[in-house]
Amino acid sequence: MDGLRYDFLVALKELPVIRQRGACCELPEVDARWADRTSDLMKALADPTRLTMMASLWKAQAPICICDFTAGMDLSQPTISHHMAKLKEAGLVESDKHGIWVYYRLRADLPADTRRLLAQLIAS
Amino acid sequence: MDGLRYDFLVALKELPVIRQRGACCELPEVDARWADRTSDLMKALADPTRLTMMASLWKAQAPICICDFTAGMDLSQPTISHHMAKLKEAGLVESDKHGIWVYYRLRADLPADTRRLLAQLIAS
DNA sequence: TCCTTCGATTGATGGATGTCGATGGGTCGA
DNA sequence: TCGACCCATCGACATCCATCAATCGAAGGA
Repeated sequence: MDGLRYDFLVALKELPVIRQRGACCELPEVDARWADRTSDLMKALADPTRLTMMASLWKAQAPICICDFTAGMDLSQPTISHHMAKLKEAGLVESDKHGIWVYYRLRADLPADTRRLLAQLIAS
Repeated sequence: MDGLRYDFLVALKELPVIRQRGACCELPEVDARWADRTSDLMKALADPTRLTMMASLWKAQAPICICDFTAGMDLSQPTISHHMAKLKEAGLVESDKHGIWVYYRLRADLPADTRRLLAQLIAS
């Protein structure tokens, strides 16, 4: 769906011609569960730190030790841990412990649409 | 980028073999401005009400009077107005006043990648 | 067996956010 | 001109959230 096509379609649509006070029109149907689920995903990504983590994991195509995030980002260790926990809770990443280190990676069974969304987001 | 390909690539990557205490590895480069800009967009979409509004405008392919949102959603009029103002501030929608009514629509000059993102989001 | 390091958890705090009632400006019909 | 309605803004409030210091359990080296 490109800009031209959208503008063209909108231009064809008329505004409601006769609008009476207090009388309103119907809205397109939007599934409430879709909105809740999707907003949860957006919330998980609505932070620069978490976005950077996701982009790093995406680009690395490999597990990353969380100690590298702790060392490389300008935030305290609890804060880094907190953000990664949020990504995990959102179902975006999973972790493995190797000795005293914990490696995070994108979840292998990430839904296809979520994966497409991340590709879109990170490629731009 | 589908799931199989990703898993295949990850399986090929080794974990850092010799990991010394206190010594960490490099992270992939992630542009900080990208992270800030993108997280702002995610914040704008990180609410069920605003997502529903965006999906309605997307599906309608036409301007919608805000009175329809006020009538159709279970929230007070100031709250509806507040959410739409956030979408406007995020550069996602624009408005026109016709008499006493205000019509909102997706911004005509929405960036192509933002438009693709919305298509992805709303189609799923 | 200690001591150090890693990472998660807890508790506290300041700031952002969603919500609503009240108010005000703008528009139009009577 | 006045009243009714639409919508934005303001003020207030409760909740959520990002952040850090302190602490704790786990793992491994000395």
